[in-house]
Amino acid sequence: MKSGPIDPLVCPISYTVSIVRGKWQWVILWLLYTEKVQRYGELKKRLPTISHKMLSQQLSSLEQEELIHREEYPQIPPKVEYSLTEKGKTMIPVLEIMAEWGRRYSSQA
Amino acid sequence: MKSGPIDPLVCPISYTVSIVRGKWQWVILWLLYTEKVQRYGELKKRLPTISHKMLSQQLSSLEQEELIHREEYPQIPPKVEYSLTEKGKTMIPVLEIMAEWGRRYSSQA
DNA sequence: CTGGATCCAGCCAGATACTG
DNA sequence: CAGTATCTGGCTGGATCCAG
Repeated sequence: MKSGPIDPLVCPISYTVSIVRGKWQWVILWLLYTEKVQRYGELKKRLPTISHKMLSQQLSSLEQEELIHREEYPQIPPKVEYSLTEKGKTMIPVLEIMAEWGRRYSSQA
Repeated sequence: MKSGPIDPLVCPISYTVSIVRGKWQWVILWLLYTEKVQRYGELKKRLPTISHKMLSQQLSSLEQEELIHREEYPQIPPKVEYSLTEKGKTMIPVLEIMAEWGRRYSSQA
């Protein structure tokens, strides 16, 4: 899952899935899209089955891809807010259509 | 990556990514969409970096989800053709928009 | 040609403990 | 609260061999 895209000309999708890796990153993007801004703990609460470490890693990865923005407030106790970047917002049409598919076909499973 | 979706109401995307798992399955769906019908060997040739085992597994998984159809011709040497099912074709809008994102942003990377 | 079965190294995710 | 560090068991994917 970590090697680069195949051949963007043959398969432009391979680039997309090399930027957003795995199910968690899609889910996190969706939450930041629908909730606008979320603190670390809020995300964790909405994802009961994700481990602490996983969430950190995926957030960090998304931040490196510049899809999400991390705003840290230097205070005690710490407070960190995550939100979509402008680049991240370009993913919204993708998120929407994936969600639409999910809504439509999860019911007739 | 294998546990079920979170909560479809909170996150309908989680269902979608629980059906299509990992980068390879997206790539394979894309190839079957653009090429209509592909033999096992053709897919393998188009995916130089996928291993034999991986390709088999992913195809099998997609078949179980009823997203692709496996047509076996009982002859020597064997011939097997893969194509999208009707359910698989419902994924086309998703594939298209993911591909569009890839085309647009892979160039300015 | 299209797979399945097996072996095995390497990665990965979970648990736990620690920090600012 | 929001992470990071470490350890470890288990899973995964690659390579190889076998079969119809």
